Amino acid sequence: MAATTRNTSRERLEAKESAILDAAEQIFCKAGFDGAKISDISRAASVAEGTVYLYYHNKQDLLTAVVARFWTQLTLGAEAAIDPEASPAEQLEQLAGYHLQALLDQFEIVSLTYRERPQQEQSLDQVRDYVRIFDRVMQRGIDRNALPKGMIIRQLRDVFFGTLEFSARTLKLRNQPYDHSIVTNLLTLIIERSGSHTALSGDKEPTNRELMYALEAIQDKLLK
Amino acid sequence: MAATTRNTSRERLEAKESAILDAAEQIFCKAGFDGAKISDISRAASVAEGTVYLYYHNKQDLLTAVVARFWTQLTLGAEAAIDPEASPAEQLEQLAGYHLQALLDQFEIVSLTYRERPQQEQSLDQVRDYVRIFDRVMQRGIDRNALPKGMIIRQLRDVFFGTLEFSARTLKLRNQPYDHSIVTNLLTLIIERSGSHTALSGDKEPTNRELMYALEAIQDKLLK
DNA sequence: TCCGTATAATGAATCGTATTCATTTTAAGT
DNA sequence: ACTTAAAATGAATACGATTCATTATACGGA
Repeated sequence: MAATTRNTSRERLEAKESAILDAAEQIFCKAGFDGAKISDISRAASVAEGTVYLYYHNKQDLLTAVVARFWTQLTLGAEAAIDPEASPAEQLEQLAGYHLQALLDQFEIVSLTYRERPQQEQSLDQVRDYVRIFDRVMQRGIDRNALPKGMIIRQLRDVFFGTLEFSARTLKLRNQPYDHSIVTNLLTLIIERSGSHTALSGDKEPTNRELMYALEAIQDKLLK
Repeated sequence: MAATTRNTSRERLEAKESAILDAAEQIFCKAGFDGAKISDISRAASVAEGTVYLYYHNKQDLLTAVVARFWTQLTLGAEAAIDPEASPAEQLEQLAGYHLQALLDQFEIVSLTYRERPQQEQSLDQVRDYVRIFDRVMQRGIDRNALPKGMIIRQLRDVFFGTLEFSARTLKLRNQPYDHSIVTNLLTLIIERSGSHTALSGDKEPTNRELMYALEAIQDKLLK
């Protein structure tokens, strides 16, 4: 049966491709990009050196594939970690906790992400998909709680991921374990901010009117 | 005269070393680490290839030197950008603005910083010195305004630099220019959170922004 | 079951570039 | 001017990514 045959053949190819990817991930993480030799990777994957090039154009391509797969899996994990019933704040905390833990657990492969695509070129699609999870959670929060302008999400995204990544780097540097206070403190910053005020959204001095709004916000809170 | 002679000789060496560094910086930034050939760098510096190795152990070492010099200069520039008379909040804003601008202007060389020292090894001394500027400014703010615990500075440092770096990356990706609202919004997050601060203990009349901060601090307190 | 062919795999040969090192050049001290 | 140590040179070497001529595999048809 042609279909079955073709399918079996494809499966064999995919198994080999995935063996190469697994080997590459392992060696890249152990030795870094420059330290990883194609000969090491091919040996770990039980194929000849040349075979690697039947599946990936070159070493850089192989790294890209490893990194892409990582972020795809991370996206799945993050979606699983977020309780759809939870409040926006809780979801954000779940995402932050998951992300920080992942950064710590897989620090090497995250670092390799930056080796990928030397510079200005657009970032990996898989990374963009991952980041969209944050956007969705925030958007849901905004829809529910009428948070301020849309532009703010973009900026908060950088606060969120930038802080978590630098925090993870710091923890690694000091050989410290996961610290949940990082997550809660970050959440406090983001949520307090997005909640109360329109304020300070621009590069200008706050106007008297904005100050008035701030006072009214306090008034509102006190009345509750 | 032996002293003069020796001095002149050293000067010659230092001039050559700095020519090599300049050339390396230029080529690394243009071509990236992997794309930069020692032969390109030596040609740009008007020396033979072998000469580079009289000054730097290897290519990686050369990158380290380039990056180290960059952060040293950045530290000097940041210190110059901060007005010692200004309020802590203003100083923080000056530092953030300076940092964001530098990240945008010298994006490539900042990226190269991460090529340096593959992973867990301790980060560049020069980077640590740079980061201490933030610590000093914050500490001064705390001393003046009795901000909360000390541990918070460490975490805020990651918020500060992480956010700015990710924001810069985002701007670069979208080909957008410097955006001061990133700085002001970040400052709002950090200052509100770090605490009570009447902040008005400065030498000058409070600005509207400082009044805003004070109001929001009151708001935070009332909410607890 | 066996053959012919297309597909996949192999690993030795090639190529490019970082690094070394035997040789040459420079310049300080006499 | 001469000697000698310090600097500089660039051709030779080493190493690892990539290629490619050759070999092995497996599928479809007889």
